[in-house]
Amino acid sequence: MSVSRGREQGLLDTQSAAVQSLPPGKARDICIHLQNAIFQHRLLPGAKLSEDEVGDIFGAGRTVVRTALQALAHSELVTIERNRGAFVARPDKREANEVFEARALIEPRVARMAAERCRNADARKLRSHIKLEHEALAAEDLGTARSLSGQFHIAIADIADHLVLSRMVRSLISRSSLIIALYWKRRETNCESHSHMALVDALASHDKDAAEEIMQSHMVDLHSGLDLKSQEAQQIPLAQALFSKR
Amino acid sequence: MSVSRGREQGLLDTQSAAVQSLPPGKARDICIHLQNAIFQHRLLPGAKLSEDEVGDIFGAGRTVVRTALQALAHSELVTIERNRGAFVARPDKREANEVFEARALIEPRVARMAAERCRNADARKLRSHIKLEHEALAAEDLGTARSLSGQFHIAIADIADHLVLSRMVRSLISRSSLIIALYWKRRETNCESHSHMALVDALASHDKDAAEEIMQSHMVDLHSGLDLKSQEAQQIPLAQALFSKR
DNA sequence: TACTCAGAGATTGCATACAATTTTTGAGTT
DNA sequence: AACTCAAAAATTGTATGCAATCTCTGAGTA
Repeated sequence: MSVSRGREQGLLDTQSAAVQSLPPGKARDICIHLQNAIFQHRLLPGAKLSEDEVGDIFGAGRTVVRTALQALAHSELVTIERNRGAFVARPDKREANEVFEARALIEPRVARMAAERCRNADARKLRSHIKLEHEALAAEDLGTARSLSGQFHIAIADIADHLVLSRMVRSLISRSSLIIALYWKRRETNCESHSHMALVDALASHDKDAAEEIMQSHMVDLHSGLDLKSQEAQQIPLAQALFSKR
Repeated sequence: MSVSRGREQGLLDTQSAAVQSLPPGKARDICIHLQNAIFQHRLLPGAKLSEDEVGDIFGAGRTVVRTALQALAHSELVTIERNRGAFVARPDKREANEVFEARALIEPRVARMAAERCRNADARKLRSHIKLEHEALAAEDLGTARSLSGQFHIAIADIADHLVLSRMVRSLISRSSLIIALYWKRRETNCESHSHMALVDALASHDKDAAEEIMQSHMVDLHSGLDLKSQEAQQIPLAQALFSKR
């Protein structure tokens, strides 16, 4: 069974992380699809990504699949074990903490830069982004909602217009998606969008200090939304949602 | 002609960047060799890395070489152009600025963390590292000296013991190496080691504020050591030093 | 029943062959 | 000499086959 090429689900095609260093082509497509599936928690941490299986699904040879998996491995969304294959990564608690520490360092600064550069059109896009997020939530499409919530942060990084930091943010957001799948504690996701709204207001009015400050506390909020006490990461049944064999 | 495996030139085998996501094996070896060559400016920005040529040198097939090149591409040390091949990356001036801006954001924080955790053995290692740097400089081995100067920063990140930030620092240092090859202005490299010494003192005495402060101004120094005024990056003759055909 | 271990099966590691694309060469034209 | 363009050479893109390694199965033993 093969999958059509082109953007999977319209939304915002905010390309994230691994994809960037890949030349356009099948490998890139596969990478994007897998990433989206991970973003939306259709592929959960620990899921096996067999070369043959992925190849069959996308109608590509193992060489191309391998390229895609290696790219994902490099952005730490996937773990490759020698002679055992590729798996969706399962960040441990230490990594979870570190990723959010790094975000707390980088994203407030990025928010400040975005506040400097934010144009009206940018603010408008962010607001419509939040609206999409609300709609997905209303439609009980948790996967899409979470994905959009992450992409909001990427959108801000894009406004900041700093390629290097933006890339780092993308990478951290991707990994956060895995961390949330494993360690998220609260059920109410919507509380987030309040800080998102406040953030857009600060950006739109070019209030750099406020933007930095709000992002900072938003990061603290997210970090504290994780359950990093429990001794072990919960073992997740590796449901394969979209990417089942046939 | 094939090259023996194992660590190339003893020194500190501070693995950097792309290598980390690669399982041990030939691909990893090739990656390390190429990285070292880039670090030491034996391979200069723009140099062509032909799959066949690299494969012959290391006695490996193109598949493995390809894996290594893709890993390097992902850490932005190498650029892969479709149907044209791999080249050592040539960061433009914007990227150069951004990399040093990112370093100025991240490394002072890392230095602070290192100051918290620094043990006597760590400080001792750093000092002997500086000594090696001096010796290389005395022996007029510019390549090794520059490489060591970068690895000093990586060593500090390792002391900070923060996997995520450490990885970012590695990546930024690698890219800095290319940037320095293209845009370095001053001839006197030794001025650096003064701040390095001061930094070790601050770390050894657990003076977090001082460590952060010194690193901050060190970053400013380095950034201002670049010539980012000139209209174009100087075109470098792609000398291939070690990796010549035969 | 529980355990051990060898053999079958499945999966990845790597090299290589062929196809697609780019680059180079050089004969012909102005 | 400079330019054009087509054919040859070189290089990468991709699939596939064989070897290496791991995993699973089940017969044999205690």
